[in-house]
Amino acid sequence: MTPHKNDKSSRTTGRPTLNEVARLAGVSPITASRALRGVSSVATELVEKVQKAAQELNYVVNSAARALASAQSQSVVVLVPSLSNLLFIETLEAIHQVLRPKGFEVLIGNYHYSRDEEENLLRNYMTYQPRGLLLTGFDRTESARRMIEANNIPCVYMMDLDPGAGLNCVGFSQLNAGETAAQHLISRGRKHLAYVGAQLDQRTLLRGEGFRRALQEAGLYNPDLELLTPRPSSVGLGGELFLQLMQSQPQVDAIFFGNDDLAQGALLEAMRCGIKVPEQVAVLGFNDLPSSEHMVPRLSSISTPREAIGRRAAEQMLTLLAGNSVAEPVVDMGFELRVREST
Amino acid sequence: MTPHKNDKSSRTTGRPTLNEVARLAGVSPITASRALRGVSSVATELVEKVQKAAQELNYVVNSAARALASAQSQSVVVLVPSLSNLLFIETLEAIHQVLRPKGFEVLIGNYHYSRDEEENLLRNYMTYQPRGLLLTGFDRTESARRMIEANNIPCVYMMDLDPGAGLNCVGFSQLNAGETAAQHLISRGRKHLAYVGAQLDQRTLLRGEGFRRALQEAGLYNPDLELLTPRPSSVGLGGELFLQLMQSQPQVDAIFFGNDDLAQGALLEAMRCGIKVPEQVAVLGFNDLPSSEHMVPRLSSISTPREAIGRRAAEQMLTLLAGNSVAEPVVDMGFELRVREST
DNA sequence: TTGTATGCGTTATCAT
DNA sequence: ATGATAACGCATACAA
Repeated sequence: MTPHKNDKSSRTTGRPTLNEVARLAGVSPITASRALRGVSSVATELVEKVQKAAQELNYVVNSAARALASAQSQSVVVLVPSLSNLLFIETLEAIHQVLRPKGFEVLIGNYHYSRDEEENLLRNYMTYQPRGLLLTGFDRTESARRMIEANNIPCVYMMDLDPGAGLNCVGFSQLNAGETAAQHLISRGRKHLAYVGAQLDQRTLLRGEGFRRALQEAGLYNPDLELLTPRPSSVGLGGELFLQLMQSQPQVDAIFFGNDDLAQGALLEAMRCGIKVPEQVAVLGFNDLPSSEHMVPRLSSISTPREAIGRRAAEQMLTLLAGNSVAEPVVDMGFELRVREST
Repeated sequence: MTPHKNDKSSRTTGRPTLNEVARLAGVSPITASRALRGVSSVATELVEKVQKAAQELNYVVNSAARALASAQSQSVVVLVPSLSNLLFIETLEAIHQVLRPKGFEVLIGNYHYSRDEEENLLRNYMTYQPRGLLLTGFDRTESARRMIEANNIPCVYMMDLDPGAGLNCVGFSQLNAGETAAQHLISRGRKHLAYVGAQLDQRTLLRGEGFRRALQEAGLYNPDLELLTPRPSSVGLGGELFLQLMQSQPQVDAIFFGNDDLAQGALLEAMRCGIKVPEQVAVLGFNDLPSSEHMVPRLSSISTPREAIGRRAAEQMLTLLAGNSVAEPVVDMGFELRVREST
């Protein structure tokens, strides 16, 4: 009828807007908006009309417009140091399962164990005005720390426990885990215990620290039996490091690996070399990846509740987003020693 | 000076806006906008002023406002069937590495091998007006298909090759891969060849199909030697299926597994049972995961170029986003048989 | 090279 | 219960 009213500049996407839905339904745009959002005060009759119109036009909201108008996004940013580690995938999945049903969008960032990359991701994701932040550990740049504070955005820290206080965190004591590893190996009568770690993120270091402390207490600590490398953790690397260690320190009779993939590599390499596990050397892993219990021999490991951590952290986020403060800001999810055949 | 001009309704986030940056820099908002975006026609002197002002105020753009005003987001949606499979992680990483430097945001969706979930993700992500879509394979709901078409949004399909034509796709022939597997095993003199697959997505099925065809041509096909299950692929499952197959069909002398984790599980279980690989039974995997070459015996596998696929698909997306059509719409990245010790 | 006017699609506010 | 008006923060179009 009035084609000139439909003049759209070339910038528009051509997708139907709320206005068009409203017109088709014979209501005002705001009523259409309310109807579609399920806001209470709309006559059921109108709701139906609007829904029909929306369906007919194949209408989908424009998130950008919605976010701008409401000054609120529905996104929660999750930053993890790696995706090649199944560990964090499980955590991410759990977070999704909690947040998605509540209407939140999960934005995933992988910073490859780089503090600078994490800072960049953070800066970038801030432009989306996320509602909340789920971060891994406490080791980050000063800038990153300031950004988080300055934006005053709800934040939950995962995987480790806050040594200070006041931060919402869900995890377990990496230090204790290292101690537990040492105690187990010592209880097996081992005397020459080694720690092998890769990646060298703060949590790996912390586990090594706990391990060392326990050895020192037992009078068994030997600095030559610590093998650390910044290279990314992998099965292949585990085999390499195992060989290197056994050749340079043949007296070693127990090894705690900072990650299961390293331990798995060691098991395979041991088999190739004819080194008996656990007779000659006990092998203990960390994280208890799904495949570990199927190794030959079955790998003893410290099982970490990464799925539960994700779930719980997401739930904390939910209460923070609801404007409440969490009752228990630091929650220790613990870990579990799984003794199998390799120790 | 004029505090009433700063009256903000309670909806605002309180974050500095382009207006405030412009005021501080003593220029108009649009000049500030241009300066920050690096648009050519701004005096370098002003650019500096604006940047200083922005830094001082800790300004970050509001992505929602930008997207709304420009009627364009900078996001590209990538949908994968799984994250627990290292395979897709590597593809995602490659995509990131191509797209991020060009200023694109990568939105990751995991649909857990569920067509319905993929459709939901698609519907949801459409509200973000993404610039492009990177999808996995061709097997999706009719609704999903229509959404993609209706929105007329650049789309690149990964992992498989379009049996029809006209779609931009980067992958390799899953069918050929299955055939190659069979031919290799046959060339080793094996007579009783089995196919074991899990997950049963279209590509797994396609590989089985290719395998079967090759066996039929060689007159070696035996339907009892196909073991398929919809359960998710894992090392543990591989061991189970291996045992089951060897017990019910002891004559089997070669097995092609649809996934390396299954094959790895088989290798471990074989060792436990004292079944000699490859003497009694040859084991061939698929995908060549990083750990496969470290197995005992080292796993023969078909190596798939998932990283290259991601990179290439992202590059195609880039040219599509630039408004050009790609010279080579269907690109076959091939695959490579890696013969090691297990066959 | 810079600025003015205007609009993006939606929702908050306040009336009715 | 519904609607008119304005605003969210930024970028496009066009003018100067």
